[in-house]
Amino acid sequence: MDSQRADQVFDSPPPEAPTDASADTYEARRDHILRSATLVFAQHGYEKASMRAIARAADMSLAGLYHYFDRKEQLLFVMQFRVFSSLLSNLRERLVGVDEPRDRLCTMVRAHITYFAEHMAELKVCSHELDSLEGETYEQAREIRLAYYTLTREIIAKIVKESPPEYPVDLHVATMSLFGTLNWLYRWWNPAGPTSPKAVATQITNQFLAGVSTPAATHAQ
Amino acid sequence: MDSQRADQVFDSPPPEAPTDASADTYEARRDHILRSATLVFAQHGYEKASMRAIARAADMSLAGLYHYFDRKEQLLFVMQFRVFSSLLSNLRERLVGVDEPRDRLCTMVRAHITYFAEHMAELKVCSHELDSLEGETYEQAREIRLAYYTLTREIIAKIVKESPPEYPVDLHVATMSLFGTLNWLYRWWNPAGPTSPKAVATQITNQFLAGVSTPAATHAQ
DNA sequence: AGACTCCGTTCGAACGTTCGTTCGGGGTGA
DNA sequence: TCACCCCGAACGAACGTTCGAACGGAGTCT
Repeated sequence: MDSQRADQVFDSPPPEAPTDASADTYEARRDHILRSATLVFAQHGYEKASMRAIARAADMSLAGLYHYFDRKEQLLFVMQFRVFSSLLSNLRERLVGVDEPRDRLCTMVRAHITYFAEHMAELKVCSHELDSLEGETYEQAREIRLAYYTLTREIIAKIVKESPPEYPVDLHVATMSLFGTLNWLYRWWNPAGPTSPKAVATQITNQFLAGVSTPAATHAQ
Repeated sequence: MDSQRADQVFDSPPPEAPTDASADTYEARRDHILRSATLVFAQHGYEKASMRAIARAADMSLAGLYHYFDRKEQLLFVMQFRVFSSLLSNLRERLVGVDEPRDRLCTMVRAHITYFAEHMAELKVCSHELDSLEGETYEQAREIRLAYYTLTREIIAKIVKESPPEYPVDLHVATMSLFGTLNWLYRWWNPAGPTSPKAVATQITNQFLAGVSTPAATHAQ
């Protein structure tokens, strides 16, 4: 149905036979366009961002843009796919060798926030334009997000199992609460501002683990 | 500069002299349009929602729509202004007579989630289209949101002051974390689904107060 | 009572603009 | 010569908004 598939996201020049030089410049140009598009998406939103504005930001002509990306949707899809993929692989890397559940949560939050600090525009677009993709492309982006969610949920599950709090915990609610906090960051937090990435990550981890109040302050029903 | 002012949000028929009957039908028609517009905004997003689609949803002609609202932006503005206003006044009402800080937080979370459950489309649009307004209208919507934020922050401040946790708490980070959790609800929670509004509110409150882990589990640094 | 005028309401049709996308051709290095 | 790269110009569609006319009930005058 749709010619857009995941294995085409990182793929080589259009037909085959990637000459070393052409592959370099072709991929580099694609990256450049993608970066420009991300900035425009982040500033105006996907729908309001025009291909003309993206071409302008990438310093090329409108028609030239279509040599690298078939449709506007492809710009958003490839960007989201890359970001979610590297977010996930980055998290998996960092979790290697970390066994204590609370350490794993701390690692997850820190990894996410560090990545956010380094790719603000990307994560803003990924948080805000989750529903701008449709059909096949939406499903593919969703799959990776699901893997990221599942990994996080398992971390939380171990924490709750090993040292359960004094009230019942629904794991889905708990996981989505954490993601809500993390995905809302783009609206108010500036990594270059007074609160450092480390400080935000530490506080969010502590809040999620221990709450903002003194221990044993569960609120009944 | 802009003829749109807050005191015109709830105002009477166009010129003056609101005949009882005409005022009724005029305001009722405005409300009807606003409800239809909210549904279309919620489904497609503000930018992608066309005035034609809104007119269709409101069961009237495109030109007829413009008799009640001058511009598309006004639909979003009036909607947001009303929602934020009633969200705030509703919260203030419910807080009357509730003195214990933790009870006040519980009341706040429950009030927000109850309101959400009853006005899903509205709160989805209010959460997702915060930046779709510009200039004067944006500032006015922002003012009410600020009041809502400040009220919530003061509640949290009292909790932290009376029974501080074992790690330092930045109030802005704490407040925005909670709002992140609440404003992200529209992406995953269905009030009519298996998790009741009360259950979600209780767990979010407990998580925020006591964390998901057993007491005394603060994560250092 | 009847004719006339007003005014709030409604709408079909159109305005000008901008959108995503395509076409055809020119430039360039191998 | 042959791909690949690039672009000015244009396409048709959809957008937000406006225009002018028609409808209908309430008030006014004769």
